[in-house]
Amino acid sequence: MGSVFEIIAEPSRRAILSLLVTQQQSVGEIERRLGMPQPAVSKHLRVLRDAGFVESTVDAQRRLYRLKPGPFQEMDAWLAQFRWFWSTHVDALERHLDRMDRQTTPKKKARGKR
Amino acid sequence: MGSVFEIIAEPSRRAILSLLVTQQQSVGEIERRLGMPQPAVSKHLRVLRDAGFVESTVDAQRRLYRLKPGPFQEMDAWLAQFRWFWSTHVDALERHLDRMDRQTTPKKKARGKR
DNA sequence: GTGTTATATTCCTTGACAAGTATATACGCT
DNA sequence: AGCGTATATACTTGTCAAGGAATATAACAC
Repeated sequence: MGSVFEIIAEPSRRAILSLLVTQQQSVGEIERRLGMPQPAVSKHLRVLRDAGFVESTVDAQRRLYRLKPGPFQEMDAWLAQFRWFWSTHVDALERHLDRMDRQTTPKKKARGKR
Repeated sequence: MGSVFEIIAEPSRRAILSLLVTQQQSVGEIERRLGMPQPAVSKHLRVLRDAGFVESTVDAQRRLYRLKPGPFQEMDAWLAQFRWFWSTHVDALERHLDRMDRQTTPKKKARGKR
């Protein structure tokens, strides 16, 4: 739980963050939209809040969560050191990703075991 | 070891990637520069290679590792969905972070107007 | 007050993975 | 051939975090 990278290593947490990108959501909404048990949502939100990814405000019994920009900028800053490198390889990379897309077909189904 | 995000959750692996950003390095060089045991380096490099972060060429008994752009671009693509958000909040964010900095750890002062 | 909804927390279990040690493979040299 | 170097691969062990079930806390309605 140290770095921002360990935080977003969790697929469920990335899903929550992607949900919040459009607008703030209550815990119940996240639970319903992602189809995951409520304690799991609360626990992930706790981690995300402690890491500064989200903040919450109280609305009656609900709590509304929204994004905070800090950690995203931090990740972007780390990625920046590699940006010059991959930008010189874009054309070759495009062909590469094109092939990857054809073989993988990512949709549902979580992975975990090997 | 599914997603690229799980790969870079490891601090040692991020350190290796940062080392390789300037130029290709042998395993021994990485071992020496990061001061970590050789099996650890080899195992991390194995993970990074399987995930497409690096590739290697043989040079006598040495193996030279260098970066590959694919996974970095993939991470950047995921981050992109949040970029609009933090870029619109930069000004407000700066004031916010400025206050946060005053309460917590003094890092840098952006003494501007007002 | 009691009951109901919304969210958070605790406890426990299980699996994954990094670290360490030892060993294996591969190459070059003499 | 044998020896040293360079890197990779088992194998074991400890740790840590995600998942699940139950319970706790809080705010609302009656």
